[in-house]
Amino acid sequence: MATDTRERLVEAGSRLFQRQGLAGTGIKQILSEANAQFSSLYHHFPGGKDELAVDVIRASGLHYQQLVETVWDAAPDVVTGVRAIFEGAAAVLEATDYADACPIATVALEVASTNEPLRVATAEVFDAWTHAGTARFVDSGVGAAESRRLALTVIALLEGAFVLGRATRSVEPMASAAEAAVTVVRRALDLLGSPAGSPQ
Amino acid sequence: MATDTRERLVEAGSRLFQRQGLAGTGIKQILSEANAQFSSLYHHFPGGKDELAVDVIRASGLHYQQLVETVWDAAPDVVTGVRAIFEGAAAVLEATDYADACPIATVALEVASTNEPLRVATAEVFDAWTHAGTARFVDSGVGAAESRRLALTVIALLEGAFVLGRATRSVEPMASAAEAAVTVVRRALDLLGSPAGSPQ
DNA sequence: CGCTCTCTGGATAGATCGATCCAATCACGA
DNA sequence: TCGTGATTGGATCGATCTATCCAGAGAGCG
Repeated sequence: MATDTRERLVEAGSRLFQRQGLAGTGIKQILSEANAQFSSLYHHFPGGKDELAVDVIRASGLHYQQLVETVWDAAPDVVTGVRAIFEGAAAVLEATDYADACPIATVALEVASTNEPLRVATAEVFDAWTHAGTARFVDSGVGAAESRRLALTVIALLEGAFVLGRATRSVEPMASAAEAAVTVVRRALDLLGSPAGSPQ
Repeated sequence: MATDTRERLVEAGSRLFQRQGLAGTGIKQILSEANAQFSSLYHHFPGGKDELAVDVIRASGLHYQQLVETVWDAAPDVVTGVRAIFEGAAAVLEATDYADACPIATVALEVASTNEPLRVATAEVFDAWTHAGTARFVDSGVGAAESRRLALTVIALLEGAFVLGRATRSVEPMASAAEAAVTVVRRALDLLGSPAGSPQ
């Protein structure tokens, strides 16, 4: 056993923050789910709830990135990889009764205008995702600027579909977002062969 | 003066819920900003905070829809209209120091798995937006199913760009989302002339 | 005027919030 | 074996939360 208490706290916090948000989750509830005590939390996180939240944001953000990269790596090409990400997200949504979507989006919106340290933590996660996505498209031959646009677009589609999907309890938004993501990515790849302006 | 107290409560609630979320906003703060008393709130909304929240979600959702439709109507064509929506959203984001984005997204994520009546209220707003958007694309000659996909895609891009933009304090995600939305919409319109399969 | 219904002023209850305290317990090296 | 620092058990504090209560002010109508 030893000291996995800290891990259990971060784990419980991740689960609860993701589904109920930061303000909607009480410390007592976190302690209960983590089988821990007040003293343990304030020992590992002297800054209290906010310091725990920073760790939760970083940990769950990194964890989700690794999950997505694993899915992406398993695909034979970029377009298939992008599609697999959206399909995986839809599958998780349904499997968890529309509870598990983006691990940090709820908190990100909550703190964006009210808690600067936490806002920065969420921004760093989104930046990391953006850079990782950008690198993938660059590896496929897409230019740097366009790759970054693609990465932001894919992440935005994913986040937006999470919002709509959780609210309406439907994977239809995720399916539409997947189609759009595939269309945009495929178009960028197609344009590599014909660098001239797009035919319109 | 008479009884605009109810309106002031809904107005203050809209502002605060949008920026701080539901759980992050106390009733006292709403009363303070609305210059009202406990008795007034519980007179107009016997169900308390949740009943007020339902009204806030409906009112701000409808208000935002009307705002977007006004912008859309002012554009000469569909593609220009879609672009104008994203540009307007980016302008508001910057003008409000990245505080005012989607009026209900924060609450929607908070309540999606914790408060069924409020979740339904947010779902109805998103459904209304989806139907309105779908109708616009249908009016442009796009098929019903594809129009719905386009509407969901545009809304998802907007919502996702709101999340990324508020967190990173940047309008870059909104700009990328705008490009993607224009690309997808334009492609759907182009395909109207050539009903055969898309060239890939 | 007097009745009634709508609405508000303000105090307060009861619960929960985040946070702190100190003593007890644990692991581990000297 | 002793001691030292890391960790935990559990009570408790003050603040804040949502909600309720009742008396009183105001408008409309007979």
